[in-house]
Amino acid sequence: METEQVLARLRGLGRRLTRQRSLVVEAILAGERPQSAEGIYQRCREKDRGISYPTIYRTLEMLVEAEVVRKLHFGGSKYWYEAAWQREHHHHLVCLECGAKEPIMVCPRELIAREAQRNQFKVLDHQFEILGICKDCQGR
Amino acid sequence: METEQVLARLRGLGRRLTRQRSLVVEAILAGERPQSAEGIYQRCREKDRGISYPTIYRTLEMLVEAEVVRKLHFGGSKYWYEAAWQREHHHHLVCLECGAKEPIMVCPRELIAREAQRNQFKVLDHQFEILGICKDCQGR
DNA sequence: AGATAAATGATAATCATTTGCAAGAAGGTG
DNA sequence: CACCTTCTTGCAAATGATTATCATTTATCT
Ligand SMILES: [Mn+2]
Ligand SMILES: [Mn+2]
Ligand SMILES: [Zn+2]
Ligand SMILES: [Zn+2]
Repeated sequence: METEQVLARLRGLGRRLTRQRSLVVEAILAGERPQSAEGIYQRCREKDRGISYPTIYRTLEMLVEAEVVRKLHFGGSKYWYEAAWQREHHHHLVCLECGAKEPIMVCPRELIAREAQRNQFKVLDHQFEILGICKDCQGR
Repeated sequence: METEQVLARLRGLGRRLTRQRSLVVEAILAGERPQSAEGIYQRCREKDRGISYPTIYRTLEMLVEAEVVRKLHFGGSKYWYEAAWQREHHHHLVCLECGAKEPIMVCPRELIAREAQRNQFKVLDHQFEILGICKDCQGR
């Protein structure tokens, strides 16, 4: 969860350490909630005016492969990224009004395991997100 | 579930009946599994060489609003569409190798209800899809 | 049939993401 | 440290999926 650890891990995978990569890692670790590529780009740009979108995307993809980052989507047209190490495996309550993404720790894992077994399906991943209106947005 | 019923329903909602709309409805009802916009476009084009993508998308959106079609996504960059009336509410086992989308009837609905209550969250929708390798693709 | 409003197709636009490539920087080597 | 190789970067352009614009066509109502 520390930036240094992540960078060391990348180094271990044979990747070079660059200013840009450090910035992306910092941005990801700094955010408590899933962030869009644009959000990460903006955060990084505060420290390095010249950082580019291709670098953001390439680095995020690399971090996903290194299992440092999880890539999510909630039904819109874009992907969201969050640190995979901040907390344990979880899902979200996604508010369609304000966009809030509240983590929830429950997961239908037994259900998944049972269904996979029934179908001799090898599970690699799963999507589970609850969409609706958050408490705050319900009061108009 | 019959094309006629769906068209009557659209008529009831004040929509006009067109050749193109019939084709899209037929294409949706003909497919057993979720289809991409492109797939539906291809199917329709076999009957009407001149049908266009904008019409496909507009019609699908209309059918989603009429609750005749469900719009899904499985982690890729595109949406998938399937008839909402063919069978009861369900989810899928999605093979990342061959793209197969096998329906499964289980749904973590109690879990969703419980979690929503705990957070005073108003549920409007949910995503639940299991991703992995299907039985067939496991044997190489 | 004629009027009216809705629907269509061609085309261009949009949005998020990816690619190609020349120039720049990291990290090993002597 | 200087040098070399290879990896990374930024820019510009490309891509893929979907949506918008708008002139033309068509369904439906009278
Ligand atoms: Mn989260
Ligand atoms: Mn289905
Ligand atoms: Zn909200
Ligand atoms: Zn398969």
